[in-house]
Amino acid sequence: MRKRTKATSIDIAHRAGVSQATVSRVLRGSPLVNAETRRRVEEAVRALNYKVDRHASSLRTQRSGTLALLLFEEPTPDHAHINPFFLSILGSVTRACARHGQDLLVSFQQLSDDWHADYEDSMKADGLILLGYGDYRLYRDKLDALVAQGTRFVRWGAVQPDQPGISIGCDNAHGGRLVGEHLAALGRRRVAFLGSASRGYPEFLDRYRGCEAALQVAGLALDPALQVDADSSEEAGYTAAMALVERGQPFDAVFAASDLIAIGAIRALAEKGLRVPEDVAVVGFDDIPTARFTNPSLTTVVQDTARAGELLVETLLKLVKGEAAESVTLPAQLVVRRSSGAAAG
Amino acid sequence: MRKRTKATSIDIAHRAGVSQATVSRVLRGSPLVNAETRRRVEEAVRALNYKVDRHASSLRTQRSGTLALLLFEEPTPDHAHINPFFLSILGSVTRACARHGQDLLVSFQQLSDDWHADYEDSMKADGLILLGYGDYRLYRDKLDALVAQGTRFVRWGAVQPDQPGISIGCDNAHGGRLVGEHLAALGRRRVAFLGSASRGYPEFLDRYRGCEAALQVAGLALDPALQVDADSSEEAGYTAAMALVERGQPFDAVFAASDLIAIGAIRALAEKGLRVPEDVAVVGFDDIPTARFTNPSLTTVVQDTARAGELLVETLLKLVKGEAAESVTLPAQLVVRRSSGAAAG
DNA sequence: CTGAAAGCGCTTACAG
DNA sequence: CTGAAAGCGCTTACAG
Repeated sequence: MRKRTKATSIDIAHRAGVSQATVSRVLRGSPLVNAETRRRVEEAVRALNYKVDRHASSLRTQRSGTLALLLFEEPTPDHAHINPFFLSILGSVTRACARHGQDLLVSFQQLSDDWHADYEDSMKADGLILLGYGDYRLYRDKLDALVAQGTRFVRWGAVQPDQPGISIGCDNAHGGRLVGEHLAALGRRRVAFLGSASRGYPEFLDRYRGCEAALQVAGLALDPALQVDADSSEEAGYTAAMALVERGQPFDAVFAASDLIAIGAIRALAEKGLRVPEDVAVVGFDDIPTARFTNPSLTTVVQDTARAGELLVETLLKLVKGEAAESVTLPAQLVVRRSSGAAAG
Repeated sequence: MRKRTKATSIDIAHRAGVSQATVSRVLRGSPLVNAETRRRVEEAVRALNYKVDRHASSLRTQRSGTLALLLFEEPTPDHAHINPFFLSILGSVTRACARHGQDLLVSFQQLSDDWHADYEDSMKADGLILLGYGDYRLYRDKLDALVAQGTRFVRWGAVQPDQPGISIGCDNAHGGRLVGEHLAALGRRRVAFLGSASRGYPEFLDRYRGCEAALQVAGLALDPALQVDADSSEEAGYTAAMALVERGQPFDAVFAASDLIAIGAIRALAEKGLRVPEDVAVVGFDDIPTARFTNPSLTTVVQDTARAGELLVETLLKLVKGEAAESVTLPAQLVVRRSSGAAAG
C-alpha cells in the first residue's frame, strides 16, 4: 500500500505565497482576508487536496466538532435486534449532524456499562445523545452523575418534571389517548395492554395511562387483568400475547406498547386461532416501516422521528455553546390501517 | 451549567510526584515503568478522573484510533427505511470496534456524495468501512479513487476477482443455490425472482445465478419472464410482486432477493388473492429479525452478521497497521419456515 | 489585511 | 527506570 503523505497548512502557505496563519484564516472563514489572497489559498487547497487536521484543530480550540450517540439495548443482548424505531432516529440524527457540520460517534452500550464518564472527558465528543429503552430506574443514577460532572447531554425519552437533564420525547400520553378513543369508537370493550406499564418504563406507562383515560371517558376500563409485561421486541410481544390468551379473560382489542410487540402479538393471536381484526383489534406504537406491510397492516401511532433527530442535535449544540435549552414534547398522531378493523386500507 | 475543568497529564504528574512523561508511559502501558510508580500514577488518574486527551494523543501519534462506517442508502431517500440487515452489521461492527479499542464514526451517505476524499485526509479516521446496497457501477469509480489515494477501506459486498480493494461478503451464489434446491425439492416448477439481477447489483445477481444453477440441476429453469427488478425494500417488493402477477405468467414460487422484498411481496400476493405457501412459496434472503414473525413466517437465508462485523473491523485494522489482508466470503445457510410450504414451524 | 509566535496536551527519541 | 525537550498541525491574540 502506497504511503500517504498528507499536505499541511504549511504546504498550502508555500504554494499560495502567504503565511500559515493566513491559510488558517481562510479555512476558518475569517472575514479579514483579502479576496485575492483567499482565492490563491483556496486554489492551493484544491490543488493539494488539503484537509484541515481535525486533531490539531480540536486540540487548539478545545472543541471536537463531534457528538456521540449512545444507544442502549438493555434487555436484548442480540445485536441484530435493535428497535427499528431507534434506527430511524439514528438516521435522522446522522443527517442533522451532517447539516450542522458535526461528526457523529456511535456506540451501543449496555445500560449497566461505564459510559457515563468517558466521551466528554477524553474530548472525543462535545456532548452526548442518549437513546434507548431500558429500565429508567437503572438509568436515573447515571443521568445524575452526568449532570454532576457537567457533561452536556440530551436524552430521547419521556419528558418528566423531576428528571435530570434535558429530554426530547413524544407525547406518549396523547398517543395512548388517541388509541383509546379509536378502539372505543370502533366498539371494542375489553382492551388488553401489552407492555411494561410501570415506573421503570415511563414511555409505556404514559401510553397506558393515556389509553386508560380515553377509555374512561367512553365509560370503559383498561382492566389490569388484561395487562401483560413486555419489552419492545417481537419475541416479547409473542410471549406476552400467548400469556394473555392463556389467562382466559375475554378481550377484543390489544394495544401493544410498540410495533415490535404488536407484530409478535399478531403472530401469537394467529397461532391461537384468533382473527385480527375480526376477533381482536390490534394497535401498535411507533409506525416502523414494516407496520404498513404486516398482515393485516398495522394501525399505530406515528412519532416524528425526523424532527426528533433534528431537535436532539440542535438542543445538544445549544448546550455545547452554553446557551439555554429546554425539553420538548413532540406530538403523536394515529395512523389507521387494517389491524384495528376500521374501514381503512 | 458548571464549567468543566479537565485534568491533564501534568496534573496527574504533580499529584503522583513524577514527570509528565512518566504519566504518559503508564497510560500507554509502557513496560519500562516501575510497579510502585505505576501504582501511584494510576491512583492519581482515578482520583482526578483523568482521561487522555484524544486529540493531543492522535496529533502526536498520527493515529486517530477511530474507524468510520459509511452507510449508503442510494435508492431510498427515506431515513426511516434502512435495511435492518445493515443495521445488524452496524451493531456487530460497533461491538467489534469496542473490543478493539476503536471509536466508530457513522455517517449515512448518498452513493453520489463526495465521501471518497474526506475522512482519512482530515485524520478523522484511520480507515473506512463501506456498507450498503446501490448500483455497483456508480460505486466502482469511487472505489478506484480510494485505492489511488491509498485510503484504507474494507467493503461489505460481493467478492469479485477484479474489484478494487478488499471485500467481506456472503456466499450469495451458494445461498441462491440452497434456495433453488429447496424449492425444487418441494416440487415447485415455476420460480419467479424479485430483485435487480444485473451487473449493477452483484449480490442479487449471484443469488439469481445460484438459484438458476440449482434449478437447472433439477431440470427446471429460472424463466426471465418471471424476473422483476426491485431494490431492497418492502415497497419495491410489493410493487414488483404486483407487476409479476399482472404479467399473467403462471408461477408457484417467489425467490425474493432480500427479506424486505419478500415481506412486500407477501403483502401483494395476499391482496391478489394468492395464498402463501399453498399457491406460491416465498423465500427471502438475510434473515432479518422480523422474518420469524411475518405471516406466514419466512423461509430465508442467514448471513452471519456477527462474524461479518468482526471481520470487517479486523481486516481494516490489518490494513491500518500495514499488514496484508484479503477478501473473505462467508458461508450462507438456509432457514426453513412456513412461507415455503415445507413441513416446518 | 498579514505575519511571527505562543501554546493546546500529548508521545517518544535521547540522555542519564 | 525516569526526566527534559522537541514537535505533531493547527488557531488566535498581538503587533504592525
